[in-house]
Amino acid sequence: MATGRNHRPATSRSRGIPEATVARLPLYLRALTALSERSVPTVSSEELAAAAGVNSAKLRKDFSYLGSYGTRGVGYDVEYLVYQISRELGLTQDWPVVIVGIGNLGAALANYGGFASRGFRVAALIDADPSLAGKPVAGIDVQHTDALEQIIADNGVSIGVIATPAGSAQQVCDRLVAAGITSILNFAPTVLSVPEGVDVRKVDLSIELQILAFHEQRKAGEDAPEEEETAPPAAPPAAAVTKRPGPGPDGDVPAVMPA
Amino acid sequence: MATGRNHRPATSRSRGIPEATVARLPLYLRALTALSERSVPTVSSEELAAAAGVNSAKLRKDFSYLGSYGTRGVGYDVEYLVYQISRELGLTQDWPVVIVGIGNLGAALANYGGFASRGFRVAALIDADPSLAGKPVAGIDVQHTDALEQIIADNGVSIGVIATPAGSAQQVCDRLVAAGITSILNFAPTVLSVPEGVDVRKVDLSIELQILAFHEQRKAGEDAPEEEETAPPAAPPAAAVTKRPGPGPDGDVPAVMPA
DNA sequence: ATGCCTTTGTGAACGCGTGCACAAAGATGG
DNA sequence: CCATCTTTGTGCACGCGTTCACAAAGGCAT
Repeated sequence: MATGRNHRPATSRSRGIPEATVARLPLYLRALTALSERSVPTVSSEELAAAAGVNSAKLRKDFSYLGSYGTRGVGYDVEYLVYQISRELGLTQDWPVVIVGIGNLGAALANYGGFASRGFRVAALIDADPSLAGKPVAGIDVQHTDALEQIIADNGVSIGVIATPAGSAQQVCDRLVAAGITSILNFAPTVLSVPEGVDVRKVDLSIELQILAFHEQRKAGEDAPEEEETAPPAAPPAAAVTKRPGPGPDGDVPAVMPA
Repeated sequence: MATGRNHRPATSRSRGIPEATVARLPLYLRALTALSERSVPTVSSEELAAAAGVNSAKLRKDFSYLGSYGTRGVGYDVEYLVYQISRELGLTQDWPVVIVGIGNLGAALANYGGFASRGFRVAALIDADPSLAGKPVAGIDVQHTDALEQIIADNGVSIGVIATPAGSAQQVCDRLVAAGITSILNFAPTVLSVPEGVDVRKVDLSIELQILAFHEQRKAGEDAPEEEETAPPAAPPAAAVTKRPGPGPDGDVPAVMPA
């Protein structure tokens, strides 16, 4: 960055791109793609930042990790930048993906149009329910879990998506890892334990909603003066209390589908 | 992942609980709920941290923001902690939620069992497609977008979920906000612009996969020596180049459903 | 050429989040 | 009642990420 020009990531590529930056690259890529389709030749960091919903200084710094792809006084070449980011993210190659758990969510994912456009290809849909086997979802026949290992090996799949109930997530995860999967996108509301070298990213609707509720409550609490919740139930930190099943909660094992 | 918005120093309650901590509370709550069902009376920070997949010191510090709810030498009372966290997150009250866009994803969300258990109640399912109106999804009749404002007003809804295609997301968002919604969970792959005071959290499958691909590529790049991508297409930062539609990408407006 | 104007690239300061390490608090056993 | 052992609560330091602010770079007009 400082002196070194010729920023060609020839050797040990993409070494040291901050995680936070990596997480934003897809955002930039999306905005750039939109510009590209509108045949916009160049954009300034200011414009692009606005489109991506971030600070312009942050965007420039992010790009600086990739190299000097801008032109001072002008901005960035849209097409060129689209390619550079795509390459950096590894989207210039084909990524076969398997989706395990074809419930409501799994089906939604299978139908998701944003896959192919980004280099991701649904190699297989897998479910433990035998009655689903053979039935087409999004144009692809669902296969039984038994074939999981074979499918992964045959297609050289390295990315797996888990959309099963929480109860079977870890089990599925273990099989995926044993079969050679090294990246997992987990939609089940569970903490997955994986061996070193395997990446796991988690998407949890319930958590997102709870975070929103927190802020929502705070907003309400600002306007309204003071208001005590329901009944301050349980006991404060007392000694050992046997415990009772209590107002039977849910257990976080949604009968249908995690999200 | 999602993005927190609109920060507010808010002098009032919730003595400045760090955003990072708030994001982890649901995680702790889930682990605690599981323990509660197994009738475990107390847990140490070490055990709970392991169950939630975080560092024990971090967990203790998180809890310290809520107050001193633990007992030295013993640990935390599970039931009591469940209540405290629930209250802090605002889950002791009822949160009516509307889901807009009942495609594959919207239906999956409607069927999600983790809603009710956390104080969230699906007040209505809304879609712009007239042919869907009246049809039941997850036991709730889908209603037409026309009734959106009325529904929100009647039910006092403050949280909205957008599961529409990217193209109509902003429009839906505007109507939700105008109708009084102050928290939005957005599944559409678009940056929503909202007035101050409205929180937006985003869930984007495409982005998560791209981040996985990045790391996956890096892993592969470490083992394998050197390998050049396809053709270094476009031109480097040249002068003004008219531009051509190029290899028609996708445009990020998934025909079916965002995820 | 020369000077002006725009926009990048980045040094530096700042703030938040993380994790260590330990003293204080409390339980437990003698 | 005292000693010992366990586990919390937190002061502190460190590193990452964000943001500001500006010099350098390049285009463009004259």
